[in-house]
Amino acid sequence: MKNRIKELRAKKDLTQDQLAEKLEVSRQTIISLERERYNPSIILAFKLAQIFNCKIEDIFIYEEEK
Amino acid sequence: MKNRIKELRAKKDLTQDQLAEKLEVSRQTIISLERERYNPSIILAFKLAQIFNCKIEDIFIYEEEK
DNA sequence: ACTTTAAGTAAAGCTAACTTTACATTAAGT
DNA sequence: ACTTAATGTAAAGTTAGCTTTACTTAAAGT
Repeated sequence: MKNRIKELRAKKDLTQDQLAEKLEVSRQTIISLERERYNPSIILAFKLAQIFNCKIEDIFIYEEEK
Repeated sequence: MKNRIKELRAKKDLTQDQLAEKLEVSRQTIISLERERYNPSIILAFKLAQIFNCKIEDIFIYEEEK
């Protein structure tokens, strides 16, 4: 699943480390998400939407890929 | 995390079994989700939103609970 | 009474999400 | 040249989402 995390994070001028702290996850998790190595839990998705002040659908692009 | 799956499923007049098939998951998964025993993956959340024709935020209520 | 359908529990197993640690690379500052 | 900050890789470990199988319960139909 594609996502705009890197882009949105840059817009907020946050480092991966800072974003990780806000989300209460490890930096590795941010890296892996941005690199689209795996999909987030729905809880992480909600937290991201909260931080970026938008909808989950604005961050993640679901394309039926499974 | 709270959700309205049972309610929305009833509105669509689907059994747990039928919903499970549409989502390509097991019936156990539907039961566990409706009973709020665990949170879905973001992919399942997207699929549910697709089937119920609404936003993820209309199905799941995020309350900061962790 | 018997059968069927829908919803439920329980428990063992698999896999993907997430953590932790350690090390590498590149760019910028001094 | 050296240091620091930010991003990245790799690999081993834990946990939570999901599967599978087997059995239970309650309601509805015949």
